[in-house]
Order: sequence, then C-alpha cells, then structure tokens
Amino acid sequence: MKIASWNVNSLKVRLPHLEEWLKTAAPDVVALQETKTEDAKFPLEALTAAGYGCVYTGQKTYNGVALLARTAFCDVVSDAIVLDDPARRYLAATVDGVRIVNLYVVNGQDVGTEKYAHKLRWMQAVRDMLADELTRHPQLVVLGDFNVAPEDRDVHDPKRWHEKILCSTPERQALRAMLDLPLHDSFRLLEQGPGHHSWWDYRLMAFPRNWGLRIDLVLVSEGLRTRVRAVGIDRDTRAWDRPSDHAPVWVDIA
DNA sequence: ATGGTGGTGCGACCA
Repeated sequence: MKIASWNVNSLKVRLPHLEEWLKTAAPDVVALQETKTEDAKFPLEALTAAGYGCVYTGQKTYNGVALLARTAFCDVVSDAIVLDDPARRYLAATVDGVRIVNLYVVNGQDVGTEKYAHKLRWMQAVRDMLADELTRHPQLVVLGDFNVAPEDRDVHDPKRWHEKILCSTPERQALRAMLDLPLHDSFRLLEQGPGHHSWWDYRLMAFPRNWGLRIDLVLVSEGLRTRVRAVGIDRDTRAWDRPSDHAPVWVDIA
C-alpha cells in the first residue's frame, strides 16, 4: 500500500502535474495540501478518470486539503479542530483499515509573530486529536506539509536556518510532542543521511542550488512501523515546468 | 536585515 503526500500549491495549476505523477508513481492513497480550490470547483471528473475516489475540504485562495484513494473511504472527518480558524487544514479518513490523517500545518510566517503563536497552538491541538485517533486506530498514518524540519540533518544549511521559521526549537518540540505519542517519521526509519529535501523556495534559485528543507512528512504508528518497506521523495517533479515548490513524499507499507 | 518568486485575482495577502 503506497501512501503519498504532495503540497501542490494550487490544484487548478498543478492538475496536469498531478495526473502525470499519478501515472508513474501509482500511489494507492494521496494526501494533497494547498489545493486552494473551493469544493464546488474540485476537479472530480479528472481524478475519477485517473482511477481515484476523492474527499476534500477546500476554500478559495488559501489552504485546502484532499485525499485520493483507489478504494473506498469511511469515517471521513474534516476540520474537527477549529481554534477559531476557518482555514481548511485537516482531513481524516479510513482506507483499507488504515486511518489516514492529512495535515496542512500552519506556516507561522516568522518566529515571534502572532501567526507563529497560532502555529504552536494549532500543533498542540492536533497532537491531542492524534492521541484520540490512536486510541481508536492502531494503524495510523499522519502525513502532509508539517512546515517543520524535524532536525538539522533535514536542512540544507542549518546555520542559516538556526532558530528561523520551520526550524525553531518550539516548532520542533511541537512536532516532537506528536512523535512521542508515539508516531515514527517513516523516512528516518530507512534513510539516515542529510541532503534529503521536500521543499525548495521559489526564490533565490533555491532548487538548482538544492537549498531545501524536508518539511513534508509521513508519520506511522507503532502498529505500522515494522511494515514500512520503502520510502521516497519524488524530487524530479520540482524540475518540471511550472512546478509546485514541494515534491511528493511517500511510504510503501507491506 | 532585506529581498527574491509564485498563486490568487486584479490589490494585497500568503507562503
């Protein structure tokens, strides 16, 4: 069962990219973030034609998450955590007995801002949601754009990013609180080295310079940990014409 | 310390 996550940064613009990638990557389940698409305008026909059922919770201009799967969804929950936040960032469903939680974590803008404080509160609330999910679903996958690089080895230049947004200690502690549930960063079960990134800023020619961060994660519960047989980051998509600033990340579960 | 690019939508925002 191949489960993937991709922040597409506008599903309208990236639909051709998504269709092409679905053909070659052939995932069974896909979590999308930043669809920036109202539900009424979701490209259901194209994705149905590609062989996927869809559930989604979107909004105009900002945010928006969706799940695609080859088989049926059940127990779909969206935006159950609100925090006075109308943003569409949370979507959970069960597929083939595996609970999937798709997250688009608050970006936080800069350390010390109100948005940063909101990010930390949001992550704490999600941690509590995940704790609740785990009590009911021992086979749990939590994936998406976490907007946090877990460790310095996930950052192209840790000195440059020291205590900056996406890398600050409080953000990493908020992520650690999720990992302590426990959940496991699937990528690090199989790959230990630095230089693996999932996001490269559009600015400063970051991708050609490989100035990236690994902020898109697939976390798996203890019940799935030993069943992880492969992980990957499809970085080639970042070199495509008019790309998303994120690459798809995935895990293959036996 | 700042700016750079890209998406949305047509003016600023968000990332």
